[in-house]
Amino acid sequence: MMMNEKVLIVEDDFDIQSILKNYLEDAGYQLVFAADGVEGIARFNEKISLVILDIMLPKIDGFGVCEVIRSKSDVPIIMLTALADEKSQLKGYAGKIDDYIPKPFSAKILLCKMEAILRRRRVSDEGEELLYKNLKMDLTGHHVFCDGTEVILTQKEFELLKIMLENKGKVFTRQMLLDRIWGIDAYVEERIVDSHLKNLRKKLSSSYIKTIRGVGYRIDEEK
Amino acid sequence: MMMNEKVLIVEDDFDIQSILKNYLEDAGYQLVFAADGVEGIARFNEKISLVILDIMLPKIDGFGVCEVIRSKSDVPIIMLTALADEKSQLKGYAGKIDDYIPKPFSAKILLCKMEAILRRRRVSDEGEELLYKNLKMDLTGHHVFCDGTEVILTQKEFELLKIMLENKGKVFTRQMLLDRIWGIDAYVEERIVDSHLKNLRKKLSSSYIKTIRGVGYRIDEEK
DNA sequence: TGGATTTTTTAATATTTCTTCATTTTTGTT
DNA sequence: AACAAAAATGAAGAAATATTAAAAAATCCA
Repeated sequence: MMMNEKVLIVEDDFDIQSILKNYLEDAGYQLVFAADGVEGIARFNEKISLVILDIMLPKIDGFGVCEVIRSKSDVPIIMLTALADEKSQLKGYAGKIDDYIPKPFSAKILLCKMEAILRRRRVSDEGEELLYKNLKMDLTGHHVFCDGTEVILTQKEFELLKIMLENKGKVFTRQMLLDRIWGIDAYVEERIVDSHLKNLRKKLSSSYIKTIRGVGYRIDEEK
Repeated sequence: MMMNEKVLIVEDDFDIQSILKNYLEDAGYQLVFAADGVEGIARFNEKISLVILDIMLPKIDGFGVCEVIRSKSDVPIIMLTALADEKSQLKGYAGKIDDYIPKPFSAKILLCKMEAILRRRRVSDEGEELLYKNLKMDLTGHHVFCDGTEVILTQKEFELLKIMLENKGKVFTRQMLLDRIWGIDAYVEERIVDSHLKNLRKKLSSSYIKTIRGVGYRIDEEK
């Protein structure tokens, strides 16, 4: 329902583009790339729900792009700043950008910040609830109800269910789930996902979570 | 006659600070000063009963500060606006701020407006009570009753209970509670929350406050 | 100031959750 | 049907987190 968020990435460094592509696409985002300021402005539209903006850019720099986008939209903007960039420059933008991340940055931290910002935005929009068949997840209160009666989930179980419900119809490989829940630097067995999934299935006493043999897991879209 | 009301003044102009200091302290207010937006946000906490906010501020402008404070509190906010500030800008904040005063302003008028706002608030607070099962919180009188007999809570315990009762059903992480009660610049251990919570639970001799392991604490909605 | 109260820190203990691994079951292929 | 590969299961030890209690520090008040 809320997924398929489109993210505009304005960045000329191909390596960074590529890192973001791998990481953020795994996390379920749709990406739009622009390699310079002019392209960044051109590619921006109403469907973009978040912008990641490098400061050093060809043609028009990040601040310029920020100004233009801000003049027509309140979309969240995260700036990528090299150490060399003047902090003082950034200060003027305290109100205009939502966050900034100094390079070199960890993709995990970027993802965390993105999710925090998008979640905040979402919260103010609507009460955070995920509904699926006889299930109800109350994200604010951290409750899960199955046919109206509460089911107590552990943290991992909760996150597993949340991610899959937020992306119904999408297959998650074990590695993707590990990345998103345990973090990319976690050093654990892949099979641990199976283990938590087993417990989750048992607690929900349902077979909503399908196994895609050789690939991973999926919760089907509610037809 | 009323108790020491704390007023947070976010203003970088030293002259204005000094005028306010003289005038408002004489009127019996306790003042907390912040010279820029970041400091303003940091200094804000549950004990502040009114905020005076300049629009033009270093680091984060008054609107930004307003957003942040509003996101966690209904404290009255009065904006100080220079003539140059766009009136249109203010319009967007019609619901969010309680009043505004154009600069240059007379301290006397400011004081009048403050008292009016605080009086209004007090009236609506009058007899303000939070009820939950066998608990009664009298916010005006700072009393807590459990089955009719008073329980003496410390300040921290009181605020902890108040915030959680005002947001029944919502999980608070330790960090969220620290931010709201201690202020975001507090440098204390997260575990201090556990500690006060333990005492609170003991005094209330109840298990209303649920632990969400790995997340935080919550008081369930009265079904 | 000095004693009392509150707040914070610390550390030991208890509890829950996570992880691993060996075993069983299922699935897909020949 | 038999085999191999993948996934599910169950159980036990390891790790993380929460609860206590008690001591230290800070604050408040007379």
